[in-house]
Amino acid sequence: MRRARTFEDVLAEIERRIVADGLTPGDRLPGERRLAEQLQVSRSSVREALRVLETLGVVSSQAGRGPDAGAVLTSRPGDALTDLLRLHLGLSSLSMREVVETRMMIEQWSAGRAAGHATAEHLALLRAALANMERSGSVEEFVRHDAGFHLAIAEMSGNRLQAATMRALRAAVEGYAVEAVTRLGGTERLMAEHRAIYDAIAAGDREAAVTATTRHLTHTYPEISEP
Amino acid sequence: MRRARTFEDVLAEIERRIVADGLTPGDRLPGERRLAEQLQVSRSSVREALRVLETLGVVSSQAGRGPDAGAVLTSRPGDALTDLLRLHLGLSSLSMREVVETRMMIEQWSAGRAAGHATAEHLALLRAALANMERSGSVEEFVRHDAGFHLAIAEMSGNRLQAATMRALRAAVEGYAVEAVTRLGGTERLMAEHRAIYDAIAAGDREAAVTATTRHLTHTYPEISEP
DNA sequence: GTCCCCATATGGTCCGACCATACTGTGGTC
DNA sequence: GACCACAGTATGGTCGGACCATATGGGGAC
Repeated sequence: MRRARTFEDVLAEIERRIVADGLTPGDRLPGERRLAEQLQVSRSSVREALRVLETLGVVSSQAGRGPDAGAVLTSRPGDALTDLLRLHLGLSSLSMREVVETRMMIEQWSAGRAAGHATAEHLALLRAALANMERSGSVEEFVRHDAGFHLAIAEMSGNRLQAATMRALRAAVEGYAVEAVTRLGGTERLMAEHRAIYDAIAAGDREAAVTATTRHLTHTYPEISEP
Repeated sequence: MRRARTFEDVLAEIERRIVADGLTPGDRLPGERRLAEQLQVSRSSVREALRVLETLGVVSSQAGRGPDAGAVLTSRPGDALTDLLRLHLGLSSLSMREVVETRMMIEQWSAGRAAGHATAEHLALLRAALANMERSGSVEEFVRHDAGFHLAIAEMSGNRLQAATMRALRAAVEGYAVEAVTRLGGTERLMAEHRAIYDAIAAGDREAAVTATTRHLTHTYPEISEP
């Protein structure tokens, strides 16, 4: 058993305060010098702890003075997930197959949920994304709006964890997606598949939404399709 | 647009080296002092960058001398995910509902995959977990072995990202699970549900595995069941 | 050959200084 | 009185150096 490092104590104390004081995004933490004094540790240790919290998307630091300065609590789990995936993919401790597979799982689930409780605003967002896709002048642009469509569905699911994960997964497979679309040639069939997903969600038909999503992704990433 | 901080440059450079040199878990990074000299920055900045990488489960630092000392590349995405969930739950920027819902999604998916390609060793692991659950003397012990059962299924899916996520989700709902089992009274029905999942996986019946998993989780967390 | 101890390389912590940034209050100007 | 320029100040960002803690490896004593 290793003795806890100083910055880990700081980390634990900050986490304790967050829970005990019921802090939420928008609230501010004391300044680095003040925290160091309160906890009787050096400013370096406080800074390392804050760096960890920043990495996890829990705080955001801003120099200067005023209401927005200092360490402010935030909620950016997506950034942390994005970094996590990118680094582990780079390290080859995760494969593209695992990432795409996970994306497919979330998409199917979200599509089903979205079909369950889509509002008029949600549907308008999806239609806008579809229109943008149609107007795209390049594969990169198409993929970007494609991502917007799928992300909107993930957000419609009402589950922020899934939406954040989806965002991170999309970012991780960005280049891979461009390549996949290029390989497919035209975008006509892709557009039709997206419209089928939209229609199913708009109709509130969960089963059809899941099926359409599965068909779309299996077509786009045939090499990932389950055995 | 904010200028990149020094430690972010260091981070980018280390990531670049990982990709360019094809480094994988087990490889070592130069020492902090040496990195600082190479990149012409202070040791503090190098340390902050390493702290970030450690948080993301990519490096592990060890003092002393010898082959295991220094910053070694690792692959612990699960630890990062666990911290991420715990902190965001504490911050109320994620709800228990979202976490449990996600867990259900992964469990269903894993069960289906596991039924597809279970080996004799995998099945033996599951049987051992079941036996441990039966022998448990307390709710806490039961939940621990219960976690082992579900985790084994996630690992059988052959997707490390899902397995790591599952581990983090379990850790996040640990206390919640104990409470849920206590509320249910006895563990007889739970045991029967687990056996049903095992039987379906052993028989290679994917549909039955998914159905049994859904029934089990819906029973255990009725408040989460989809509308 | 074995054992012990010290040199050494590594991370961990602290301190103090200074820079960069951005608000805040003050005082002058019109 | 309204406005503007500027100095003051609180905040994070970076640096350099010192010293401590830990763990290994090698050399000397036996």
